[in-house]
Amino acid sequence: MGFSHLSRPGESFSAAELTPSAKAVFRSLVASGPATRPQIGEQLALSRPTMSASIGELERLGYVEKVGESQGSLGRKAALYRVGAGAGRVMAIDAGSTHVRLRVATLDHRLLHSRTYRLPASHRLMNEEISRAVAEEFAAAAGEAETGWGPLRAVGIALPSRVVADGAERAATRQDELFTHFAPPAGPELVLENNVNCAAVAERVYGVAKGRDDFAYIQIGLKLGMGLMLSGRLIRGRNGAAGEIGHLAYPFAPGHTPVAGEAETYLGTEMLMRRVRQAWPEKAGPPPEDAGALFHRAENGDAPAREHVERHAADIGALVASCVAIVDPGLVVLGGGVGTSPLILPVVRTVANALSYPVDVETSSLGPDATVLGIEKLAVDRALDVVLVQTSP
Amino acid sequence: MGFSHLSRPGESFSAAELTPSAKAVFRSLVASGPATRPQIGEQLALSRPTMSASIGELERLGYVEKVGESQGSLGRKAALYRVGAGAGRVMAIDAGSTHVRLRVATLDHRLLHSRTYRLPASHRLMNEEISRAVAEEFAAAAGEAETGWGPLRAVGIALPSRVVADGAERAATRQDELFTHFAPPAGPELVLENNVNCAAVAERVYGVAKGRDDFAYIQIGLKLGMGLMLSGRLIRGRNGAAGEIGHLAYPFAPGHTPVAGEAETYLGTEMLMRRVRQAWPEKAGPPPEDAGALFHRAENGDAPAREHVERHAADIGALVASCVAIVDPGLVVLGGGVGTSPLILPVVRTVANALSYPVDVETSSLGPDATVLGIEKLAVDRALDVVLVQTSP
DNA sequence: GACTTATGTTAGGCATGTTAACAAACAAAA
DNA sequence: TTTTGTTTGTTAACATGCCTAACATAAGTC
Repeated sequence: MGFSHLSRPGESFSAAELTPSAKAVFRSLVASGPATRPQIGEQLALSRPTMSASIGELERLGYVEKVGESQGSLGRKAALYRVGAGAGRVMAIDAGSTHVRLRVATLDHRLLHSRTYRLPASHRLMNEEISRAVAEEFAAAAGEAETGWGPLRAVGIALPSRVVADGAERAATRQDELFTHFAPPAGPELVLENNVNCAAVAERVYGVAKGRDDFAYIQIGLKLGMGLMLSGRLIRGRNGAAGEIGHLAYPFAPGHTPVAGEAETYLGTEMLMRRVRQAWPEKAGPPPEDAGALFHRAENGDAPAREHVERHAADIGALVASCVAIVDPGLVVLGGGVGTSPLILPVVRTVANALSYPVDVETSSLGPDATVLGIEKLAVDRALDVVLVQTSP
Repeated sequence: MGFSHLSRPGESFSAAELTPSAKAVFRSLVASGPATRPQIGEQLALSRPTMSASIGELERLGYVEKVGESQGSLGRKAALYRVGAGAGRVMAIDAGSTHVRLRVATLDHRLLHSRTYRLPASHRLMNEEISRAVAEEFAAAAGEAETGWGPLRAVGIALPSRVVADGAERAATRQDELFTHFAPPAGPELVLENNVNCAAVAERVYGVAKGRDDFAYIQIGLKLGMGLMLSGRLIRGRNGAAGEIGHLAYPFAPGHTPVAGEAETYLGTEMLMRRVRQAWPEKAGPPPEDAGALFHRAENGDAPAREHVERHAADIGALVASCVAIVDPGLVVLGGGVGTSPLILPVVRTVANALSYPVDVETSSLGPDATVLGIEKLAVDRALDVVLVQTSP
């Protein structure tokens, strides 16, 4: 196809326009890691001359570099390529309520630098303290890792709040509290995303949902949240409120009037523990002091603890059933402090399947880095959009 | 781009391969109706020579035909083109539980033929009776309208049951009951879709949701159903169960155990009227005999009727809030016998917005033809996929 | 050292578009 | 009626991005 109308002579862009094949090759290297030309050519159905030209273009820009050779059982060695320093790097920040985690990485997710900062006190909501910590970590990281790894293409920040698209109503969002002490850098793209959505992304790239295009990641702990992935895309919603399952109608039953946010209140650990303490039998000694202790006791066979945990698991099963009734994702991944308890899984699985339609239910196995890794992936995606100036839809 | 590798010489397809531009031109004519070359060229950013070539290709195949000329205020007249007879036609059937509605139309939605058959008795579920009616209507329609309108490209059928993708588990689906008496034709593509999803599609093409990429169509009547459109695509789910809001966890409240399908049971008109009859005050005379009567009385100011309607509307508002909490569609269209009552709208609007996040709530204004029109659109989409053998993703 | 096999490059060609220039058809002005 | 300017459509030349075919290079095997 003639693309002459897209990059007319004299209208030259800052980044030289790449051929579609070159873009595809670069994407492949970003997504699948180092590879030889024949491998990429096969994967993308490109001929050897085209591979030659594409690699040439990319190498000249520093977007790609040769890192070795690969010898098959027979024949000439193939050159091995990977994403080069000229492609630049991204910074990912998980601005959590207890920690700030930061990673600087290449577009193909090679870690260049990482820091973790534990916030002095536990803050339940994003606030100035977090903003200050982000600013500090950003400044510190910007100082290091300047060892010729190319331009910083994007900075992604995961926030414990709703995040709304640029044009939309953001007054009620709290997302702007991030910028009370942190001034976003001028050059790179800024990518904001809700932290639960980030965890869902990580689950798809590294976790149980690897390769799945449709699933829901449900986080259950102090609060409730869901990250929804349909057809491989995050569902955000007009108010960034998709997945705000804490706002499911609750209590929803004959004779009851639902209260806004009551699902989150009732199913969050705080109210759970309050119920546990109230109903704790005298003869069983002092009740567990927090959710961790409750689940620990239940896992060790303590009867009253186990009973509470199973009732709670059934409630979560109902929650999952409601999600299935609406989007039928086929897979639900449970995360968060409560969600990852092994006791919960079987109950949730049977209750959800009994109430609605067939769903796989699995427990997240990613550690506390899930959120940073997720926002890192989103930052890389955005960086790619910038580097490979999108032409075709 | 060189597509030579896609249509090698000697590998000729039944349908001659069209250039990408020609396909785009055809799509434009299908979507936007008759137009002149300059108009299409401007819309698609194609040069005049390319338009010339594309129209040439399409005219030679009969996919497009000249239907007149258009004179601007100055200069030469432009030829006016529209979709031609060679492009073929589609048949759309709404296999409803009380009616079978059938339309035969061109790809640009010009009606060629239409029939309506009222089923003898009201069948609450799809069954053999419907299958027989579909078979008869199909045969009758196949006899007529053979006046040279080209091949029948696709037959779309809207079903009052879950519909599942080809590979998936379909045992529990009832969708196969359609084929007890109706043998699908050999040539054309068969498109099956749930009838509520079809109504949602119609809402987007002709109704309140015109031009909206994200919205939910919620049907409230004897039963409950939702058609979910996100990013302009229908969400079906792994079991075809997306939108089965009758299976939301219900009753969902402290001390209650949810029952499968209870939301549908409780919020359907049958249980509603049972509650109305039970609570009807002696002094108010005999209770309304059906939902229609109840809403009619309420609209005329009858106090007990109004009270019941408003309580029901509040329940539906809670239902809508749950949908918003999960997908945050930004717009909810209410349909179905109960859903289109004008008394319901304001209550649903305020309750839903109070419980979750900002949503527009509107009432459907499409008549009983909505479902056929929706499945017709889906059949046309499929027909296009066939006619323009998809090459690029 | 000749043969086989895989990798990479060069040459030529084709498909799909573009601009530039011209021809044709029309309305309005002279 | 002729001229003029505008819009539509066609023809010619050329640009791009890919392909296949053929050749060159580098490895292991007999």
